[in-house]
Amino acid sequence: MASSLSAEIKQRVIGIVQDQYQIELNDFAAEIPPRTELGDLAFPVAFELAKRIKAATGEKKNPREIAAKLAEGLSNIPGVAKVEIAGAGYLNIFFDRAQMFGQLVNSERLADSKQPTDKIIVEHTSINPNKAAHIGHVRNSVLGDTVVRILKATGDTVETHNYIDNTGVQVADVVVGFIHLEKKSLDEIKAIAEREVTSRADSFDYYCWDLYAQVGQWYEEDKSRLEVRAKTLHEIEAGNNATAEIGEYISSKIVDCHLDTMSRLDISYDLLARESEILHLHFWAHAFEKLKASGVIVFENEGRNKGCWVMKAEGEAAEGDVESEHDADKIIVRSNGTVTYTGKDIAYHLWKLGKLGLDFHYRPLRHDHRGHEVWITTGNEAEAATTKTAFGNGTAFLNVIDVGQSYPQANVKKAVMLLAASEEERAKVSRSAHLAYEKVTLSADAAKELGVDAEGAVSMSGRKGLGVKADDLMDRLDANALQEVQARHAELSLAEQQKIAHQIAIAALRYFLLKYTRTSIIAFDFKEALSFDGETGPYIQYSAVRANNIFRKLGRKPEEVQSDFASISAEQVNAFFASESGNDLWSLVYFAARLNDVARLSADAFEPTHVAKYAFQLAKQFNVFYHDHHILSEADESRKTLLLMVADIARRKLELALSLLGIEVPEKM
RNA sequence: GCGCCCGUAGCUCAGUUGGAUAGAGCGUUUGGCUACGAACCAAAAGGUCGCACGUUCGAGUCGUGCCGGGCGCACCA
Repeated sequence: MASSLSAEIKQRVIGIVQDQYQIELNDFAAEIPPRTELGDLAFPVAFELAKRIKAATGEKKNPREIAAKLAEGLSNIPGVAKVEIAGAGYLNIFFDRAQMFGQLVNSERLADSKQPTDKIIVEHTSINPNKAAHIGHVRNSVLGDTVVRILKATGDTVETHNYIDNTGVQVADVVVGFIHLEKKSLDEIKAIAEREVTSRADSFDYYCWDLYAQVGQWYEEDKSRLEVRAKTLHEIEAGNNATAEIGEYISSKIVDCHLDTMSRLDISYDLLARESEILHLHFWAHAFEKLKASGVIVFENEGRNKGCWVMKAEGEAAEGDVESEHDADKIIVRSNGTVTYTGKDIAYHLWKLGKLGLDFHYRPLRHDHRGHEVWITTGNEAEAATTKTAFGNGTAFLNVIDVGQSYPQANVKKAVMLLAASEEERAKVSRSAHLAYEKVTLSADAAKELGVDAEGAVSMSGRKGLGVKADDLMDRLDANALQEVQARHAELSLAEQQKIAHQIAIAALRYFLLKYTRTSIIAFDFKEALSFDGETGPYIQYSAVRANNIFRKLGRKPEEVQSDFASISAEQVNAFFASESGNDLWSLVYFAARLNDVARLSADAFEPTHVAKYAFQLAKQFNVFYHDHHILSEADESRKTLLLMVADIARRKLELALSLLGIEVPEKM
């Protein structure tokens, strides 16, 4: 509502400027003043106008004078209570607090368009299915899952994919470990994977974590052993042999583990797309024909890339240029006829956008923790479900992948854009993006705790078996939270305590990973990650719980109090906000009203941090309000009702902001 | 050599298209619970926003050049 008012005021200003100064103004900055006393919106437009008037007429005008002129024309806008000139020439707008407050009291959830929208396919998680997930993987999943929630809330249709590279080197390495190091048969491997698990350390993904590190060591000892890896990888890719069967079994089991781990964080997927199907259903062959036919890739008859199919770099390199050490053209098909990773990825993304002319077969895999059906691709038409929902056919894709993949990702998008059929389609596809994020490293303290001495931060390494496993961390968070809950709520049953503890644990971990911008490297520290105080998820939950407690203690639901509010006049509301603490109360309300704008900003930038930081700030402001106003002991009934409505607005926005972050509000804390 | 990211308080980090006095958490010092439960609040201390020019009425934000750290630039995936 504030943003539509802002747009209306801008239009008026543009009109006035046209009339008074004959200057064409397109758009100009609107900002929120640093303090409530200065107003609700500020336009520094007079500064720019002073400059333009001088340029046009040579006449030097004081910005304050111009602002005053503009202010004259802004009277009588519904929703605007007052216009002031401040500072050197700011045009400050004060909203009609009673009107806006009334709208907020009665407003519902985030406004969604309710219109059918284009489908964005978000891919995240995509962990190599060969070992337990660590905190770096969780950053990917939490980022992806949160972006999905925010996009959905702001009106997009989203399909969530998790790509399973079940035929890659990493799976091959663990297969090598089982076959060549441990000399195990498929049945023996099954016995390990399906044994009764009494401690976390016995679980299959943990077992493979250690084995994978051993295999790395095994290669180190004798490089010729890498031939074993190559042979194993080849057998896995080819399929229909004993080695491939072991690879298939292991990767499927690990995928199960990963899905369980992600369920603990309230993360789920619509579809798991597997590389084995992309291979066996010959996605590449189809894509190759399309790329050739459209001229996106060309065959090189000479030069350093002779015999390859390449995608030309932007801006045709001038003939006779000295070729640098690094050629800008991207090789898609090697001179020996095999396709590169980028080529395969292009094929896969053509499928995502429904442009390949081929489809997977699908079967339902499992129901997740919320009962949602998760599907997986299959190459076996016989086992495919006859009734499948339509996957793919997106208008854009969003890939959550670490920043190290920026170059290949740029190539994939470029190829897909070149294949877009029309300007309209290009516009849609162009929304596709590589959602790049930085890695999680270990702080010196964390590294030490894991047995590595270091001066500064240390990179995690699956190869070395060094990293903070996601389930270990969640176990510690669960245990710590349970201790806190039990200390405060001994009256609850253990099951209730555990449920709350887990909600808190999720909040702590998700917020910890979302409070950093995507491009910031996180130096993981146990003390910080395990904290429930200060700028943390539990802090935000706590303020939401406090808000709920007010109504519980009152013995009435917020909706019931809303009916009391109907009998309060606009004059009373304005008097309330004009009282001694009025500006503080209003700034909380006004801040709560900004969630929609923040969510929009967050969605456009694919940056969940904005919502996370906002939620924390709102919680902080609410806590101050909670501390300053003891609502239930308020003697003045109408003031009490108004305070309750302020609390309710903050409560609802907090809960909504938290839900965008994948965080629930516990019953008690 | 080319490209991308980072550099803001002791530490970890925010800072939306350039806007009013650069913020938060942690840590340090100090104060506040017979409760809408303190997982909280209040106060203090802490800054040449890496450096230097430039653009601008106005620069943490934009431009150029440096310094320091990380990562890419495969007929690997």
